[in-house]
Amino acid sequence: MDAASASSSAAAGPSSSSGAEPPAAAAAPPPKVAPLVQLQAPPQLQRGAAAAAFSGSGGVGCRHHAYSRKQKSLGLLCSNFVALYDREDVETIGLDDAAKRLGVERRRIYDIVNVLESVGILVRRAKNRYTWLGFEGVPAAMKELKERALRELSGSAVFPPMEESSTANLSDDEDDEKLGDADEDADSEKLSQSMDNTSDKPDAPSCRLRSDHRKEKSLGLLTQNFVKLFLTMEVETVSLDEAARLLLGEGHAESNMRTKVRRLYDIANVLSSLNLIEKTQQADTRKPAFRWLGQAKRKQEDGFTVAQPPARPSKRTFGTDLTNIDNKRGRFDSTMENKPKLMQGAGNIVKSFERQLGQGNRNDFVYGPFHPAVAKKQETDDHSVKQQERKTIQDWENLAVSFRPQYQNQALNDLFGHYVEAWKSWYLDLTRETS
DNA sequence: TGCTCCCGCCATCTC
DNA sequence: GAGATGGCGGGAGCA
Repeated sequence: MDAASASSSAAAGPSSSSGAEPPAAAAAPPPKVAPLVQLQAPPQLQRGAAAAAFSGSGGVGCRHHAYSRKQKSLGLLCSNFVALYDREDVETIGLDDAAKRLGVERRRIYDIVNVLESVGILVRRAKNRYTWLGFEGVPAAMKELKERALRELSGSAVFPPMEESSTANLSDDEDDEKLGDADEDADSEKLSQSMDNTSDKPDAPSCRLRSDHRKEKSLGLLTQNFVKLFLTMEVETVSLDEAARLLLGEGHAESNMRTKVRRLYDIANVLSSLNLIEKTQQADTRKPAFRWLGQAKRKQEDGFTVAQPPARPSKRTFGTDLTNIDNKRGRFDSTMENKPKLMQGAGNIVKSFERQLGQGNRNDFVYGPFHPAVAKKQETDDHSVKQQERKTIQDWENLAVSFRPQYQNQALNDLFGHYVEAWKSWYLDLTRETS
């Protein structure tokens, strides 16, 4: 649909005009926002579609020259999108304008705005029009996401597996009402539509089924669910495979899972470019995973984030700094280096549940292996301490059992169990080593 | 070779 | 009915 997209973008014209949009590219007075021409694009970007973005003119003919994926990554596009619109004088954003100025298809802009809207950076106002809220909107969105997620945790449902909920518990009445008036209450539209659909409304018209099904697979909703994993589980890292399993639930076809993982890659790249997450490796498997940072901000404070040639060609960056790991293969000792992190993730789960259950003030609370490792090691010479540690294990086992949430989502249940088991085995190893 | 993820088809929704 | 939206998966870039 390249041509279709391009033509629709071009045809949309005035209907999509907004405060942030520059005049038609042909006339090309200096753009009101984000003076792209002043930005230094690397030589490899100064042609084709990317060059169009920087020059402000069409330039579609040369798209396939010197093609490089890195220059077209969603993360890079997001960085550029943010650089373009994260300014005080920007209020509304037109999708056509964004597509034109960034030199990409509308389709890609949809991907970006859906994710950005999910984390509160912008909000849909009307067809083809979004309002820029900026990074100031992120904390509120995160707070709401977390609150809702905790409500769901303390209730019965934990991130209802999207596919299941779409066929079993469909109800999006309020959402549909909002869709009827996009200008009104659009702020909370996406946030509200996310996973509050666990209430059974058997009288919901069956004609909504497909629409709801579609909605519940949306990139925006998937983004929110992905973020909620970090906000509530407080695991240190989550691989996309795990996330897909958690969000889908058990018993889904491999192709289904692959599709979900693809989408999660898209989301992760965008969130990475916002510095909400960063790419890393899982402690035990060294599988690529993502770590929650939660510090939403532009990757670079000034100007465009551009796909710089990697300092080391071996590193794959896709335009955004996806990884902060500096451990070369074969040199990294994951056994001791990563364990505390993994364990801390598990510890956080328990702490998290404790807080969620309003029991965060236990004075006798013992933080097991997630306690800073240095502090733990100093104690291990003392026999009584060892005994205390053994008792601690039992305490933790009890704690884990008593706080273990009753997930409806079996995958989530399994993950929790996985962390508890990992913690126990790590702790046993540690006490064995030190005794 | 497997991971990553861009691309664009096309179903669905909205106006 | 036309245009807008966005799910989806093929398949190519990359390490």
